[in-house]
Amino acid sequence: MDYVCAKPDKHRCAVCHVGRRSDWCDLDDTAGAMLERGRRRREYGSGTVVFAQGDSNSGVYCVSGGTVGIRRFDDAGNSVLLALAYPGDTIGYRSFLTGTEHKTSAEALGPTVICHIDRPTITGLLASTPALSRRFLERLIGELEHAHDAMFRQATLSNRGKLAHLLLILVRRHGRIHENGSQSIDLPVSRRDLASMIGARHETISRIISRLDTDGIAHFSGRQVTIPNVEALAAEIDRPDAV
Amino acid sequence: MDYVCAKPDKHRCAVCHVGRRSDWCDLDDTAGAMLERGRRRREYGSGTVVFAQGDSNSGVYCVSGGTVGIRRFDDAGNSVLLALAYPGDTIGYRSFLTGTEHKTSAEALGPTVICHIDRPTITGLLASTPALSRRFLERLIGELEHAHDAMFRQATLSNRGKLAHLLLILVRRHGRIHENGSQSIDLPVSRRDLASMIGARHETISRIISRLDTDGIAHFSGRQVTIPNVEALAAEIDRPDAV
DNA sequence: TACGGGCGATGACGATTGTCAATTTTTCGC
DNA sequence: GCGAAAAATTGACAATCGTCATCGCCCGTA
Repeated sequence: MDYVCAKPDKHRCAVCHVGRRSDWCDLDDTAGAMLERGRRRREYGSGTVVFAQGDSNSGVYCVSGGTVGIRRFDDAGNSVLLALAYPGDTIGYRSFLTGTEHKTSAEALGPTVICHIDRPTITGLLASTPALSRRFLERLIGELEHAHDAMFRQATLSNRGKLAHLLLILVRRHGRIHENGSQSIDLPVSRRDLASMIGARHETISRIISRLDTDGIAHFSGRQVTIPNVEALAAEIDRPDAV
Repeated sequence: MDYVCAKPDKHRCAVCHVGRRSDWCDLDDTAGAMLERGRRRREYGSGTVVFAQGDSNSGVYCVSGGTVGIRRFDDAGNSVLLALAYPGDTIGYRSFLTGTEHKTSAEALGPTVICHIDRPTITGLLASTPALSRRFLERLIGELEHAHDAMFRQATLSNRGKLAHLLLILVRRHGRIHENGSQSIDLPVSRRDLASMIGARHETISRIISRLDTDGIAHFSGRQVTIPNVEALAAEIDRPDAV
C-alpha cells in the first residue's frame, strides 16, 4: 500500500509531510491551493473516535501521523479491528464515494494527527483531477487485496499461526531492531483487539501468548513484545502444529 | 451488488440479457458497438477454469449465466472460495486495472456463460466512458464491503452460525420455494468448498451438517438442501450455543 | 464390467477453544 | 497520588475442532 507519486515535483502537502506517499500528490497548483483551503489538520488523543460507524459522511480524512484503527461493531456490542491505517493513508473515502453513512469506525490508537478534507473540497478535487479518482481506485484494490489475504489466512492458519503472522506484520510497521539482532514492538492495540483481528477470544490469545513466551518465540510484557529471532516467528506461521 | 442502469434506454448487451444489471449499460451507441466487436461469448462446462491465479491479464469477463467461483490457492495446495459471481458481475477487472497477474482463479460452478472483453476494447471503453470507471469503483466498494462483512462474521460467529449464514445467502440466490413454505437449494459448491468458505475442515462441516439435520434446521441430501423454516435457520446465526 | 480416484460420512482421540469465574495488573480520571 | 473501571491473566471444565483412519458412494475411464 505504498503509493509513490509519479510527479514528486507537483503539489506536496505542506503540513502533512507525507506528500509523496499520499493520494494528493497528483494535484496541480490550483488544486493544491484548493486542498489547502478545504483541509483542516487536527490532533487526536489516544482512543479518540475520528468518525463513527453510522455517522453520515462529512468528507475524507488523511492520516498524517500515528496509527488509526478501522473497526466494525454489531448490535451485540462485539467489535472487530478490520484494518490499521498509517500516515499517507486516506480513510473515510468509501462512504464519501457512495454517499452513504460510514460502515466502520475509525479511532486513534495512540496520539495521532489527521487532516480532514470537507465534502465540497474533495468533490472539486475529484472533478478537476481525474488522477485522484484513480488513486482512490488503486487504494480500494489494495484494501480488497488485503481483505482477501486476511480471509485466506483465516481459513488456512491456526490461531497460533495467525498471531505469529500478525506479529510479523506489526514488526514491519512498529518494530525496533536491537543491537543483538532481536526486535521489539510497541503494540498499537490491546489484547482484545489482537483477539478480534485473529478471530478468537481474548482468553485464548492470552494463552497463545504464554505459550509463545515459554517457547521462546516472543516475549510479552504489557504492550512491549520482544522477538529474539524473526525467522523463528515466521516459521510458526505454517507450522503443522508439530510438538 | 445490484447495479441498476441509470439510462436503460442506452446500450444494452444484445446477447447477455443482463444489460440493465451489468457494468456496460452506460455505454453510448459508439461505445456499445466497440463492446460488441471486442466481446466474445463462450460457454464453460462445470469445473472449467476461466482464468487462473498467476495468469497474466487478458481483459475482463462478464458473467452472463450460471455461477462462478472466485478461488485462491497457496503453495501447499490449500484452496479457499473467496466469493461467488453471478450474471451481471464483472470479474478479472482488478488485475486489468493494476496491470498485474490474476491474484485469484475463477472457475465455472456448473454450466456457465461468460463474455470476454479483450484489453484493447476495455481500454478504449474506459477512455470513452468515464462512467465505466465509476462502475468498477462502485463494484470494488461493494466487494470490499462484502469482504469486511465476511471478516466480521469470521471473528464473531461460531462455525455453526457461519454455516447457517452461508446457507441463508445461498437460499437467496439459489433457493426454490415449495408449496408448504419450505425452501430448497441446489448447492453450487462441494462440501470442501463450503468448509473453506467458513474456515473449517470438511469433516467439521460434515458434522455440523449432521447436527443441523437431526435438529430439523436443514436437511441435506447430496447437494440438495431443504430448509423447512428459514426463520429457524436465521435464528441459528446468533445463537449463543444454547443446548 | 471392473477399477481407481475424488468426495462425503463417521468413529476415535488428543489438542484446542469457549465459557465461567476468580484474581491481578494496568489505565485513567479526579 | 488514589480509587474505580477496564484490561489481562489464570484455572477448571465442557464443548468443539483437527487429525487420522476407515468405509461407502458416485463417476469417468480402461
